[in-house]
Amino acid sequence: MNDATTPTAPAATNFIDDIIAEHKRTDRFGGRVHTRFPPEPNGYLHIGHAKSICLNFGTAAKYGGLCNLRFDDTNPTKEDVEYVDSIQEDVRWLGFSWDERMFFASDYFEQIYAYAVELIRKGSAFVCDLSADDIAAHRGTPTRPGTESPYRNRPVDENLDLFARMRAGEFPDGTRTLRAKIDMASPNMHLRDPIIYRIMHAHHHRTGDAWCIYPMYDFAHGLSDSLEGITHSICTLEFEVHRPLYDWFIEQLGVFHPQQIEFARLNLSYTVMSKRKLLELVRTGRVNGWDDPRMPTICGLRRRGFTPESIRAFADRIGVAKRDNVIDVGVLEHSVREDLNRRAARRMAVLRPLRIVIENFPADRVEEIDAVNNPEDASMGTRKIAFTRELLVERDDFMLEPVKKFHRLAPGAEVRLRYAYIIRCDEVVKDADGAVVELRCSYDPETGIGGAQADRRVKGTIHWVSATHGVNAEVRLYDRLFTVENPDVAPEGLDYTTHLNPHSLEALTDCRLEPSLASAKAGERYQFERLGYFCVDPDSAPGALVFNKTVGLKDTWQKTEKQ
RNA sequence: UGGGGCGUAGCCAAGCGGUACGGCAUCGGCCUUUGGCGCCGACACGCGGAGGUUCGAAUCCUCCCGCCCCAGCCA
Repeated sequence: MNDATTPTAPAATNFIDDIIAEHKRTDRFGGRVHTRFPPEPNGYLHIGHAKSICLNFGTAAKYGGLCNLRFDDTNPTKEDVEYVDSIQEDVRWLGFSWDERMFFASDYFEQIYAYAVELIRKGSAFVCDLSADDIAAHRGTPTRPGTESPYRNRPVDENLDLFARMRAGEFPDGTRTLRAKIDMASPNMHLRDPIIYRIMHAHHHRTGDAWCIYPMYDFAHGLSDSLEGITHSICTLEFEVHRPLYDWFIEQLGVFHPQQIEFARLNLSYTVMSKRKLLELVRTGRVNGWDDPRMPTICGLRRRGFTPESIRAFADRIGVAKRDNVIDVGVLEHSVREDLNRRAARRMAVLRPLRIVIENFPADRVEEIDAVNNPEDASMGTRKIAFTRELLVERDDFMLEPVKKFHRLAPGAEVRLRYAYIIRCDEVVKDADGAVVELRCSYDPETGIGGAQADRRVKGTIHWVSATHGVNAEVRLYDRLFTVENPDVAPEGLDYTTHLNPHSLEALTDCRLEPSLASAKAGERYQFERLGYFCVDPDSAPGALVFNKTVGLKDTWQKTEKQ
């Protein structure tokens, strides 16, 4: 089969594509597709946001449209520039570009205020003097209608005056609100005269002290989309019941009407995804910051060694639909392995060293051996590795009393040293406590690459590092942050934190790497043969290397061992 | 007991009246100087349940069951 006839996989489609196809058929938007990713800058982005980012930017790209980045910054008490910076960095890192289309809901405050005034003029909004508690009490319950505010029928002029004075700062926080006049008996709670403006004497990260009233998200969000000419306002399922409210505003104001489409947010097994909980993990020191490699944040995944490509592949793989879902974290892990397998250079590293001495190998001899950098990609070439009399191997690759099917080192057993010789363990040296401290071995000189017995087969091949040439490093191992698939399910009176995995981080400080890694730079990714994928942590420095384990290689041995 | 959504394999997810795509996981086998990668094969007589319409139903109709969301001056 040649390239011309190679079938290309059909682009994955989802229910949103169906909706867009219908819009094209009926010419609803003149063929335009314009989306946006609308985060609130009140926290760091996580893998759930990545799904949304890929969906929004991806959908626009698929139809030759555009995707804006817009910050929904309507609550100055929770937002910060730290977050607007990190969000931009993360979206860019994921590989998406909004060009010059970066906006803020706060850019539209004046316009949104004008919309509110217009609603008042139409008799569709009123200033309410009820306290927060009273408003809640008047709201009713899902099964019982609410009751109207005594201020609901204030004359338009009085509303106009009061609203202007709210803006002018005449009233303290919480004393008045502007409410839409809809229907206190609506079965949809969001239509029971929702608050659209509140008084907040707070400094805004962009507008400073220009405002002391701020629009509610429900009022600002849909109108911001409308102002930007967004055709498809993609959001998560919980906003489905808000849609009638957004549509109501748009109809009242007679402005451009985007189509809101709701999809199911991502849930990942063995972690939590709510910003509130992630913030809590950071603030209580359960993890070391937003970019802790155990966090499901974009910056955490980045520091952990994930590639943008792997995260995008993950997003494609999990699909988009409306049913609640919990994606097995194994799908994410598979996505990185798949990417790193073809891209990461191979190296040898010993995490828990066990010294072995090749007794029939001269102490002053150093053999330079060629090792393939990536068997998946010949263009990555080869490198030299030093074979010496004293080597370090993984403690796990030796068993004093080998179990069945253990194909590695054991007393009297033979094993292949990767790229080098077959050796036999002749003697086990123990310390006073009986702990194994060293292995005395012998090698078969004919079995090296190019040797007469090079093809001789033994059951196992293990990795190694020269004890005299290797460089030291710290390697941080990570396990899932929580011990259960769904940490939110906790016993009565306890919360998700009871499921925190006490062993989610293990720092190994006595690791030895092949010398070619001595100059490894932060962010570089490697496969440590037989172990997994690792990347250089920002904490790393020349002479004090620090690696993070991104993910282990698939380990069928571990599986058979458990059986 | 109100309203809005959703039920297809262990986890995702196609399917849009013509006899259940695909991925992850799992289980076999081949290959292998990474117990990696790759390759081959297995994996829903079944689509939440029960009726009905039809030559034919996961797809259409009826009823029932289950799960999620909504009572912030958060987003």
